[in-house]
Amino acid sequence: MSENQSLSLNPNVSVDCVVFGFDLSGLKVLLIERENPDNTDGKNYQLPGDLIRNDENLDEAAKRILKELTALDNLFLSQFAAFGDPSRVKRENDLEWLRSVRKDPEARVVTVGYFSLIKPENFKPAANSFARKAEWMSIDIVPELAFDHNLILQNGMEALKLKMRTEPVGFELLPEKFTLGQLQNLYETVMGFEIDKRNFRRKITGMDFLKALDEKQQGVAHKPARLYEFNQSAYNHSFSPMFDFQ
Amino acid sequence: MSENQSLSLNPNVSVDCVVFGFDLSGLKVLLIERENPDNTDGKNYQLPGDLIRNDENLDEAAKRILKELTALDNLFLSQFAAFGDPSRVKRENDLEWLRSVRKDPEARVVTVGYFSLIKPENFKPAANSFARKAEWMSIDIVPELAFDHNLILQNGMEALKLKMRTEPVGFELLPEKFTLGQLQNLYETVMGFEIDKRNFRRKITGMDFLKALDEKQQGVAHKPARLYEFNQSAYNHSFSPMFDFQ
DNA sequence: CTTACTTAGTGTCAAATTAACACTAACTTG
DNA sequence: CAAGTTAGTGTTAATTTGACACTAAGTAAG
Repeated sequence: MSENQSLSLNPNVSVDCVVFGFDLSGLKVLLIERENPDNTDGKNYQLPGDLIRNDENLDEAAKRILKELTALDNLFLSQFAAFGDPSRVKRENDLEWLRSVRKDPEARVVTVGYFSLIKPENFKPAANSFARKAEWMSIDIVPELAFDHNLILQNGMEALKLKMRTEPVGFELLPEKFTLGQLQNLYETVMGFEIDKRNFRRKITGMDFLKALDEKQQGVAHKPARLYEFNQSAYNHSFSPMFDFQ
Repeated sequence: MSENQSLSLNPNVSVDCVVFGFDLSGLKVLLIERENPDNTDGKNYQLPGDLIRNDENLDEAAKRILKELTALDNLFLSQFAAFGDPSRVKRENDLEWLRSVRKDPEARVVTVGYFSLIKPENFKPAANSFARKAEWMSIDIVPELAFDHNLILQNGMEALKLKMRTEPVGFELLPEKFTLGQLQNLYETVMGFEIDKRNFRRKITGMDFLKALDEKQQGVAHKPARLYEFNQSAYNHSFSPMFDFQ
């Protein structure tokens, strides 16, 4: 292959989003049921994603994808990696939109991974007619996904862990008002280890961005917990690893 | 613009490398003198980079770019971000290789940023006929670069800081055998603050991957320091923020 | 050869942070 | 009203951190 040939095909560029959610049953990721499954036994999933448009940058593409899927704006969004193995194309080829819009059926697809955080209370796929194909899947039972999306998901998960260690982003996954139990549960789930309750509370309540409310949980079959809020404006963005238990 | 039109042009995809070096005079970055400067007064620089080839993945493209430039293999390399503002193209357009090989003069350029670490002793631009256009530039006197390369450089710098906080990669910037003074100097330079000498030594020598040699510095006009080596195999890769002075 | 200069190398203590640990309180359900 | 469940709370020992100043070993300049 001549040098000119090896350069002559411009790749497709897409954005794929790892959308995390968290509720009573744990950490979830938003998957899309595919139309043209490789195997006909059982469902076939992929991460939400799309080609970028000519007039948008990468962040805008990610926002558009999320908006089209969830109708939500202003979601937490963070780019974490680009994936460009030449063999990605062989599988990405069979995407409906790819087949229909691309000029060059041989061109590969380079994709940029973003992760996003949603309060599941704000997005229920079944309730949105335009999002019928979307589904919250527990992170620990994610099946084999299309393309290299398992790899992208894994990288997104690592990126989330790292982020949660250094910035108070966990609040994006919780309801506006939450209990310290829920917050601890979230950290334990994402980090993958248990945290001493009293040590956790001492540390987290010492941070200025956590605001205690004069309000309690309702309708639970045990002592109701006090509710807290995230106080964005009190967070000063100085870098210092936030959580280093263990 | 119809949806089809806005998707019809595939972007160019390139890789740009922020190559760091460190010596007595501080932290350096490797810049390339451009052939077609925008302004004719003074030199004009850019980061080393190139379009990816059809048969290589992103890491391979970065390795190729570095190999072609420095003739060095096995350099430390880490992807840190993708940049895809649509307006990048307007300036990237005038790159010689872009003009010559691309199909579509309107297509934008999406680029993936990598940073790399070199021991400057291993690469002296002036000595390599094929690298005459390369130049080590002190990080704090980097001029305005072509395209959005100042932004990419800045992001690369942040990525290096973060990496050095969590993994022992600084050794990639020092000679095989180095003194604790050099090591501390490197950390202070990259992190941007001073570190107490005794506290630094206590912490760093407590780490298993640092191996004291029975050898001393030679030819310095002061008490010669003991030399140390990085012991790759002793490093266990467990995540725990390595340096959190301040 | 003596002095000046430069960087290497070393220890202690107080303060802050972390880890480990167990019981009572408040609510719902049966 | 008993059982079940999660909330909420404090102390202590161990570890880590931050602050701090002097002597040692070499070269260079006079």
